[in-house]
Amino acid sequence: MGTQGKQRVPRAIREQQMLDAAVATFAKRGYRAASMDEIAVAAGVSKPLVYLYLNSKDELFSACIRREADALKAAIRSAVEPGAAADHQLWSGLLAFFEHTAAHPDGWAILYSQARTVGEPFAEEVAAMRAEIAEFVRVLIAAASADAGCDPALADREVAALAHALVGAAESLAGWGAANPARDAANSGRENAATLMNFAWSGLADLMHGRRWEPSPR
Amino acid sequence: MGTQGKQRVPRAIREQQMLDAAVATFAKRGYRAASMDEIAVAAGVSKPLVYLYLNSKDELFSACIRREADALKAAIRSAVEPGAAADHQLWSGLLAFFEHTAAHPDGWAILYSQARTVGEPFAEEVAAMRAEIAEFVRVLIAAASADAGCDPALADREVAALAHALVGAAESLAGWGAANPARDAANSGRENAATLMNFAWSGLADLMHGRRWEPSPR
Amino acid sequence: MGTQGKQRVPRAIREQQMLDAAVATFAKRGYRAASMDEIAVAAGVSKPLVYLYLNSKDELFSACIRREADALKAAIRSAVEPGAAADHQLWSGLLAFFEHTAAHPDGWAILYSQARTVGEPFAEEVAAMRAEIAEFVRVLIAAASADAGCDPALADREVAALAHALVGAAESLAGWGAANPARDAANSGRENAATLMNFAWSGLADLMHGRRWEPSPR
Amino acid sequence: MGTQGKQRVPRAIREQQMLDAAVATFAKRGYRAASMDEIAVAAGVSKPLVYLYLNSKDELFSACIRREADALKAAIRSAVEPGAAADHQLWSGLLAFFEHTAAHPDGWAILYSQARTVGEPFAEEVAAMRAEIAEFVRVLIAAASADAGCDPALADREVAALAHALVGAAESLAGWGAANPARDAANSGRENAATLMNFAWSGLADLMHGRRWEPSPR
DNA sequence: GATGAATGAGGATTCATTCAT
DNA sequence: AATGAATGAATCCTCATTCAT
Repeated sequence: MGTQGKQRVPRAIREQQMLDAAVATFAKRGYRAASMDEIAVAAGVSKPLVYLYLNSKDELFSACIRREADALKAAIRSAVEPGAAADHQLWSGLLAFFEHTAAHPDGWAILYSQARTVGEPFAEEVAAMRAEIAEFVRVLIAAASADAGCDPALADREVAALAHALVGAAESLAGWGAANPARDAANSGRENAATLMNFAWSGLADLMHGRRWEPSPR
Repeated sequence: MGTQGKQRVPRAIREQQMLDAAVATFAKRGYRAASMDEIAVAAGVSKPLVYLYLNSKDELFSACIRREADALKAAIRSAVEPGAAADHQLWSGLLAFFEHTAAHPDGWAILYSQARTVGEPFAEEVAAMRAEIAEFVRVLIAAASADAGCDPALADREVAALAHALVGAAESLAGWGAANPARDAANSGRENAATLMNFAWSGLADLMHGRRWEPSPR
Repeated sequence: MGTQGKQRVPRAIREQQMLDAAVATFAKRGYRAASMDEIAVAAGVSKPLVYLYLNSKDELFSACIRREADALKAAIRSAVEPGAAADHQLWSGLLAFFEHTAAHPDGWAILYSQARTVGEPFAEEVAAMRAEIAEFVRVLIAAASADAGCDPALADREVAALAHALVGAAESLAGWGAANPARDAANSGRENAATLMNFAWSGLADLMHGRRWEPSPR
Repeated sequence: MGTQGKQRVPRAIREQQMLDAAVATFAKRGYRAASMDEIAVAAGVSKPLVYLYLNSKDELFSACIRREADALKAAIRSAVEPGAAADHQLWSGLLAFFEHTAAHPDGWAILYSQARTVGEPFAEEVAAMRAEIAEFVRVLIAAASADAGCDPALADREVAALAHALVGAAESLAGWGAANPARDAANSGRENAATLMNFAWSGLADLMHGRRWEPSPR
């Protein structure tokens, strides 16, 4: 016996192993700097097998993005209770976001840092995911805004901008949290979510009630 | 006579031309995909001259980052009035940030997207710049917080987190603004700054006064 | 039940299917550019089976050449009536040649275009076939020449050269006929054979009777 | 001093050296089997330089074909005296053809054997050259046919077929001559030309005068 | 100050071929 | 009789970098 030698492993499993290795490698090195050689070694297979199953570096990266984006979206989606109050939904979504990204830093690195810089086909895939998330937030804000029956209704454009600002804040916080871990690491997702929620929700509430900060109070 | 032929140009100017070309190329293609050939052509000089002046691809990129980071920091610094009220300082800083990044999209792309993904030496340079900006914001928040004599003083860690959230929100908004320009493009920096200021400042005010959103209001 | 699934097919038949697929693929792509993968797919079997039956790409190609060369030689041989007059034999041979090559363009492409370019082992196999055909023609010419009791007997070397010229003319005509089909496609073999026979036979007759074209009639 | 070390050679000359090496290598191995490595070594330069000057294997091969085809056409063209009698023109053309191909066997191998088998872009370039030569022959035959005021004028299609047959005969003879050199090698071009001219011209003359060989003289 | 000529090193991709079942 | 799984060895091509002028 002995596990060494050519392991015969079914394709579906091998593909996942390859994707795991690829995600880790792309996250560490970046798309261009990662070599197929390195990925194959990390996956414990020969390069031709990677090509046989995943066709090309482009398609491999694409598959990574799709897998990680789907996982992130699924994590958020399954955490949010559709019927709940807007603030509660936002809270659950943020929490899920922070916890998932903290648990899958490589996947997050690919989506956040790498995919945007590589160029057209990939950037678009990630932009689509981001847009989906921002849209989800936008709807929540709009709903809350309607609930509040706020007087000078928020302009559509401003709501969209806020949604994007919020997503950016969350992304930045996720990155910062990863680089500067809290003492209580396990709880850091909750902590980030709370910080952001506190920060954002009351800001939003004020906006909805027409309380605005004025540029030159002199 | 004749403009064609090898132009004799003083070194200082040639270096700036090269940096211009390099920034544009790195922004469009990314660090790895940009080739020294392409940069030399874009700069209108031969490759050996690029090496003579800037030594290597790494140093060239490094010089780009430094130049663009310095320019951004200078823009913010010169916009902020040291003695002014915290909210006014924040407003001026945000405004300068949005206007500078909108005016120099390639420089911004390098700092925001490219430099982080390349790896150690560069990521650190950018991280340092980001930290500097976040620190500036942090100090403002802390000052405002002190001014407000807020009761349950904000924890240092929370203030830092907020600063990073704010920077991330600004960055995201800058990117979104670039991709979805307002009708009145010239004014988009001001608009973004206002959106973010409205959003953030009242959120901060609430936090400082101990008004918090509670996770499970049931 | 069910036609799908692994067909159990006797070896002899499978081998012919593989050769069919290989001939078509080699003809379309050339020896080097044709991949064993493509051939296996075209044959409707898995690659290991191709190797099991035909051992290697080289042997597979070799088998193709042999099969096609044998078929062509057999077609010519069976068309020619041994005892007949020399001109009649030549006519029948040409006719058979044009008809067979028109009916089996892939086989002809392998013999004519591909095999010669690949290098030693194969080129020789085809050269041998060509030599066999040229020899057949040479004997006919020599016989006719003897019949005619021609005075300044044709030199051996000249007869051999003529035979090769004739074979080349036939090959070229076959290629041209394939590329520029006559209106009456079915009859194109006969037409080509007639053109060449007209052209060649009277030229030969003149030669045999010592009527020669003189280089510088001034 | 010493010639070793990186020779600095002007581009125009290096390109010719590379083409020489490429023609020799493609002729020996075939397009696919020839490796850029081998060509670079044969040219005495590094691979990147070959790419710098000639861009890709395809373009390199293309350049080889063009150079060799142009040389062959030029040799024939400059040998033929435009105003001369048709038979004399044909004779001069054939002679030039045989002498040029004998003197440049590698070039001839590329045009005759290799280029046709590689596929579309190249095959067409060679087909164009062949068509040009065949057309030249066709015009001569047509002219001779008109001169002879031949009664049942030769059909256009038949003239074209004859031209192609003649070209094929010449090609085949060139190949045979190369493989079976005459005792007097220097004279072998002249010999081949004479053989073919004898063979073809009287055959043509008979055709033009309506003397045909009839398929079934029983 | 400026460049044409040149290369070592490495990366994506493909292919003929084998093994275990 | 037949195949899914796997790989060693090339091959094309690109790029950062240097030298000689």
